[in-house]
Amino acid sequence: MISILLVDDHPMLRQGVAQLIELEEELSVVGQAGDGLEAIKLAELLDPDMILLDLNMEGMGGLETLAVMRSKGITSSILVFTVSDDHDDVIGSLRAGADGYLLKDSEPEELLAAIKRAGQGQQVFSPQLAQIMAQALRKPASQKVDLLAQLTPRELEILRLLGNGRANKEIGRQLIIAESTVKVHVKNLLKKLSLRSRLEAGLWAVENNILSEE
Amino acid sequence: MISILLVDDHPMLRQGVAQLIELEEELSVVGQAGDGLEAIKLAELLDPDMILLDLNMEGMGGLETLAVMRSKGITSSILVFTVSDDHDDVIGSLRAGADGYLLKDSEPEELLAAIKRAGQGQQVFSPQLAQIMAQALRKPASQKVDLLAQLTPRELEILRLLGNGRANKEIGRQLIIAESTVKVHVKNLLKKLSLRSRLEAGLWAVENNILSEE
DNA sequence: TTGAATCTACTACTTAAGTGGTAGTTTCTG
DNA sequence: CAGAAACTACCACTTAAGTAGTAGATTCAA
Repeated sequence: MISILLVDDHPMLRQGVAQLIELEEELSVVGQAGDGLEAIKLAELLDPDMILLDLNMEGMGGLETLAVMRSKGITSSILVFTVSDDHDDVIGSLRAGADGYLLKDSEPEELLAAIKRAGQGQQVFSPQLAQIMAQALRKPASQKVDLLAQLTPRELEILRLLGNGRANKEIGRQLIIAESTVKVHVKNLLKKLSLRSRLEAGLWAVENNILSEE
Repeated sequence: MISILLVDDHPMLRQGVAQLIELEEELSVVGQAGDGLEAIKLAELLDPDMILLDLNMEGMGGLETLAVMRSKGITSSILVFTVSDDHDDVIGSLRAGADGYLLKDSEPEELLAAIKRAGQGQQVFSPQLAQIMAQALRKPASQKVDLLAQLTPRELEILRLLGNGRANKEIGRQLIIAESTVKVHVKNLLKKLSLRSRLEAGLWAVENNILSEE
């Protein structure tokens, strides 16, 4: 008997999955959580064999939840179950300690089969993810993270403003520094990111969601 | 008894919702579809009282599906049931003839209540959408469309290239026109869109998905 | 305390962008 | 055919952006 904790902020989907799982004799849902904090609490309390975790949650995101769980020593098998086939989500999940990654548009049979396989200690992945993972193996680290890490806090701040379309003078006013100083930061940031203009920088910022990260 | 057609490309979620609905005596799921074409076929065949329609579908999108249904004379009450609270999706759905708009993170009870109310001919909306709708009433038409329509084909083409981060000289090379001509187009396009720089223009292009359209 | 990193600011340029005006060529429409 | 709209191109500027180098002030870790 495999005990399962469901974590997803859509009550509807939790219900569908739970009912699906309960149809199987060797599987049982022992708890449900609608957000990250609740999930962590229940995981510690129930110590389930498996945790089905959605990534797109309000408040604490799924990736963070996953990382916290592992840091707290939770050893349950954790399967990420989400709609996102985004590269960073897939790779991030694996690095954070996920044992599998399933897409929500899988067929119900696939989900059940995956859970059973994971219950035997195997890693399971939706077949659609094969190419994403293969690609990631070629360049071991996400270049985005590496590049971002090279930026100083000030440069990052200015990069965000570029992503909002700001001119040097405006940035200077906003940060209360001279326009000449802004130019220095822009120049350095362009070099670090191998970009050729503030236009490219602004677009880069948007594409890499620098803006929403606070 | 209200007959319902479920349209969603996630079999899992369809199952959850279907089971939820079947718990109610006066509601019954008479069909399920995983994409737009199938949905239209079933809608014509079954003529259900109500259609629960997801917007984010592969192939033909939900909005398009909705529009086609209405153009085919399908009079079923159509409730959009989706994760997106995007302004354009909400407004677009209403214009296309939706009778309601529910967010997927609603509680199960809310969904059932909404279906019943809609079954009595009322329009139903998730409370979270109130502000979006209020805002839309102030500016009746989506400004994006209007603004875009003012651009000449050449300007639109150059706007796309700005969205790719290109410099004037590069654009000139690519389109085989002089840089001075590119400047003219950029100038005119900035004025038409009320923007102040190519940076703002590039970001605008991305935000309004000018890039992917063709 | 010394060195490294960061933030600040300036000068002095060079290059790119943006503005305003003029004007020739198509192309399409009334 | 006349007029409008689009596309092209250039000149002459002004302003913004980007580059290079120097340098003082903090801060933080070895």
